Amino acid sequence: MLNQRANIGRVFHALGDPTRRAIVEKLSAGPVTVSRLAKPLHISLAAVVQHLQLLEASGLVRTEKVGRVRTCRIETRGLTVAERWINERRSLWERRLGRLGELLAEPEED
Amino acid sequence: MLNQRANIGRVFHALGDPTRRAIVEKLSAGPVTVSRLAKPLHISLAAVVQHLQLLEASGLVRTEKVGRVRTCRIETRGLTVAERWINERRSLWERRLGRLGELLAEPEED
DNA sequence: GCAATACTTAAGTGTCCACTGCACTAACAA
DNA sequence: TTGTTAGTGCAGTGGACACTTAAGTATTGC
Repeated sequence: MLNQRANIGRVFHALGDPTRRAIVEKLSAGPVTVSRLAKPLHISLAAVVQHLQLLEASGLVRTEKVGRVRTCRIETRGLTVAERWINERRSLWERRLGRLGELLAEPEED
Repeated sequence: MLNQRANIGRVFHALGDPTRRAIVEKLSAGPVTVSRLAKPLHISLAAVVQHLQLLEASGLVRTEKVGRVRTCRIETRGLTVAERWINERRSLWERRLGRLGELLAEPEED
């Protein structure tokens, strides 16, 4: 609940990168360890770790370390933040269309 | 309908920038001209135009020029692309939780 | 203990990208 | 026709960012 607004930028920025989207897509099928995540992506393990830090900071991924193995899974909180922002924009826009009728829409006047 | 997948990256990248989000937020209240959009953002008009080109390419904004004035409005297609991607990830993840039970979830094994 | 595994951290590098200034065109106004 | 408004196109710049290499730590297996 706290400062989701501040996170919207981080969430969208995180999802803007194809490698990070691939990570989220992979994780939506189930939890995966860091090195297993890295295998199909053709970048260094260090790069994957950096992406994961960003994904974790934005609330899209949660990780847990047991022994020397870190396991990653999806965190729906980040997805929810993004979804909510989108729905707010859409509903404001559609409410306006309802009020005026699409064909009559005029630019705003100050 | 065609190649929405190719656009996901552009949509999320577009929404990752705070200035572009501010533009979309403004437009969700109704259509606005380019120079009127630029006024509250403290950047040059040229920069705003560049953002608009990107937003239009990603399907988040539609613009129309009449005389010398270009009017911008929200295009829901881009929002829909983003929303759909998010919902797909979430539903895959939640379906998995349903199958296994959250506490039992194990990392994948090849 | 020794080696292998699974990350982790830091520093460096090249590229992309947001922004600027400036020169330009097109439309409207006086 | 002269000036003003509204936007456009482009080269350049500084900073952010994805990625690398390399050196380090902690855990596990033999």
